[in-house]
Amino acid sequence: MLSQTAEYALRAVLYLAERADDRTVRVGEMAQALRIPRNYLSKILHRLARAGVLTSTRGKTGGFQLAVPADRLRLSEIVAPFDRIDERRRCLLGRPQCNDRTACAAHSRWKDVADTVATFFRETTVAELLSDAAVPA
Amino acid sequence: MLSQTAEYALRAVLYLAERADDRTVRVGEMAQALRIPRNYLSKILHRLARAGVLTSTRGKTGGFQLAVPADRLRLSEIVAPFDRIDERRRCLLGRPQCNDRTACAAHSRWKDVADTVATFFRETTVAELLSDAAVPA
DNA sequence: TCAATTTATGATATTAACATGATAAAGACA
DNA sequence: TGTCTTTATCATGTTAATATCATAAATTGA
Repeated sequence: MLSQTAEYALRAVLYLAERADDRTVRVGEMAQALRIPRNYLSKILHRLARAGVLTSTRGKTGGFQLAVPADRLRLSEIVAPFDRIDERRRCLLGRPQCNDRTACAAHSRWKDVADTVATFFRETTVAELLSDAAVPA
Repeated sequence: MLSQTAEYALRAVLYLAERADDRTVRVGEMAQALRIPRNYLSKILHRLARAGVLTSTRGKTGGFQLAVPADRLRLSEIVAPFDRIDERRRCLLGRPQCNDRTACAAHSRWKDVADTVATFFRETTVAELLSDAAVPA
């Protein structure tokens, strides 16, 4: 569903949010804990910082932190730098123009599905996922 | 959402179903009409034939036809040889084990979304898409 | 039979995603 | 200041998806 890269980003942000004291978290720690290749994760975190999702600091006490409170951080913000979710889901048959007026064969049935997916990413916050995790079903 | 290959497969099957008289359709015609690389499409159609979705015949009057009536052909049958939809959508965070008992942080909210997608492919038939296309919204 | 036409198949090429490795730049602190 | 630790960046390698090319095998019909 998500690219490997976007999935790494999401897992990394959740890891940071779970430890949302004020300390910074180093790449090495996250890579080890999440079993994500260290140098690859490093670049993902850098991109998240450029996207305004994280803050990064260098040097001895450096590392990464959330730049946004978990209850205001939507999944779409985390995923967007890596996957163009809305774009990809608009037309199941890949037509550049596909909407209610110029619809592909799948449009009328697919749009509700695509909207369900888009809404999930647009509205779900990191804090909501954490609260679910705290009280497993 | 779908891989390029699965999207080609779906478009090709819809093209065949729209012309579901008894004639066979040649790869060249479909490739041209759908603007899909001819040799690539050829292999996709071959895989659909091996999967039981199409029948193929060689020689002068050869080509491809649906092997299943459009109203009994589900989208999942067309897509399955190329994309493992259910697998990919099970866990948003990519955990090998993720279910109601051993849930990832996203599980409880994601499962409904994933189920919506899976149900769409599992239940929607080619005939349903065609009837929509005939009566545009 | 044989030529024409079609799908089937194997080899190869291209591209983007994923990943690694080495070095530069910045910050902390003795 | 100088050293250590961290992120930032650049160069390169690997892999799978996508695509192309050439040839084989099957079918039709003159």
